[in-house]
Amino acid sequence: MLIDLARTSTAVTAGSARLAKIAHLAELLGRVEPDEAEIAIAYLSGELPQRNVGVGWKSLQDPPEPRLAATATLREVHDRLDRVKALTGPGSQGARKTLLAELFGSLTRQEQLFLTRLLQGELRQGALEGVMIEAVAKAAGVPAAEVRRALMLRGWLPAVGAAALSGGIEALRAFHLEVGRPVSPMLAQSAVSIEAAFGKLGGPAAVEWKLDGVRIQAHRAGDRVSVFTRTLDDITAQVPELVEAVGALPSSDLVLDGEVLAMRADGRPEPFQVTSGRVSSRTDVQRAREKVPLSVFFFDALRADGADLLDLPGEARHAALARAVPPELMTPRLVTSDVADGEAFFKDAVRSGHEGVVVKSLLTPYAAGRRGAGWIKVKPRHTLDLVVLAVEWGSGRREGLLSNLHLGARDPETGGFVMLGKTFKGLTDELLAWQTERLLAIAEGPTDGWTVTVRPELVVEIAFDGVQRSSRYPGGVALRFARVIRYRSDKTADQADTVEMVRSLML
DNA sequence: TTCCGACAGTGGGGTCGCAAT
DNA sequence: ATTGCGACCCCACTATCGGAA
Repeated sequence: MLIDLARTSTAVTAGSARLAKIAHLAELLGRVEPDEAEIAIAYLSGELPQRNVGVGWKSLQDPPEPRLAATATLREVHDRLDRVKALTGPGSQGARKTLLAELFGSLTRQEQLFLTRLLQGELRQGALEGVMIEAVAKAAGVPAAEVRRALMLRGWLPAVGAAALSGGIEALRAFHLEVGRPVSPMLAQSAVSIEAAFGKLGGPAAVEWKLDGVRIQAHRAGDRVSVFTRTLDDITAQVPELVEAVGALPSSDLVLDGEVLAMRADGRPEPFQVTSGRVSSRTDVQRAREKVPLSVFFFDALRADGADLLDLPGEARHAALARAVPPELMTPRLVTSDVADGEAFFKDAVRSGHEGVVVKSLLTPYAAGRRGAGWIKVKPRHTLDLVVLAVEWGSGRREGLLSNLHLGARDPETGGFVMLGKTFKGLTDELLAWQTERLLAIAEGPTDGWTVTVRPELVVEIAFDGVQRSSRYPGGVALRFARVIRYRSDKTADQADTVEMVRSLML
């Protein structure tokens, strides 16, 4: 029953101890029907078996009156969401609304709350996939490492969890790398400098250009090529150049990891916005391709030479990649133990218009789906001193605190300020409390109950990765990945950086 | 007893496709 | 033609728990 999940979710939300959350989840998994295990695992880790159903915050605004008695089964809810997802074409939004109202009208208040959070992608129970892995292991009586390994190869915990619950450790060991089915890609940790990155790894390392495009995983089985994104979406039809490039390789049994991006004729990369737009284009790929051709650069191989390579050291995987792929399709790379060489390579990458580098251990295996310690990204960091123009009330654990800052640069021509974006990042609890008090003291002007306008007096030092063209902000520019470094109590607003300075960074 | 790896949470800008206006 | 919504591309950072050292 859905109510069982809602109750478990409430119990999981109630405390902060992870072991207690695991115990609650495992208890539920211990009594779920086998044919509903997949749904239960998905829901309680914040996922939908359908991945998405076209329902977001707006569609969930005013739910109908709840029922008093809980009657909905997991299967019923799942089937109704299938029907919601299937609705398309003219009039579908009205029909969708009706179906959703029917569904929510059949639920109790507790069930409504659970389903709303689930559909919004904000379960906020302090437990998602990472905790659910442990719960599955506990409920199935198998080591968590076995669940993780199967998940790495299958990429979808509900399927892995259901198998573990019904078939135990043997069922888990039956999962293997399947060409044509994506593996969660390995992610990188970050460091502030090449020196710090080398320090974390120790010994010689590979330094690779970090290209600012879209992460892809390319599979080839015989003549069949498939391409997947970081979240395992199939984008094969959107990247024909990549399909052709992989199809032309001598080997017909491959799983490759790389980055796709749009390059300019002069050999420099297009801004991320251009690559992103091209990769997202689905309606007229041929035309999009003519306007913005894509290039691909590989940096790892998960399968080649007729063998799975995940467990091999990075260096061995790279050697296999180099045997399978011509050099022009590989990410520029330098192996060194000399920090100065690494720094020079990093500078060269940035000078060539790229994001930075990833410093990689030569030893570690491919940590699929994890932020492995073996890969460390390093990017240059820009900073500006900007003025707080307004601030938004936070939600969740930031409820009651002023959180999201509206940032402005000085405009000497008008004597005013030009908004460049917002940020909520980099704030400690202490700083959140401080800025709430400080900003309320200088609140002035319109407020909509969500955004508090303040007198432009407070200067804050902001780090960011770069500037990008913006149609949202009046200055035509916005900051990318802005975060707070510190408040500049030593500076007044008329000493803040100007919008011209920001624009000059766009070149 | 202290340290640190892994997670979850809190949101940021931009783009596309689709349905409604 | 424009607007709003949902989905997904890129993502940084802090707090916390609990196992490792």
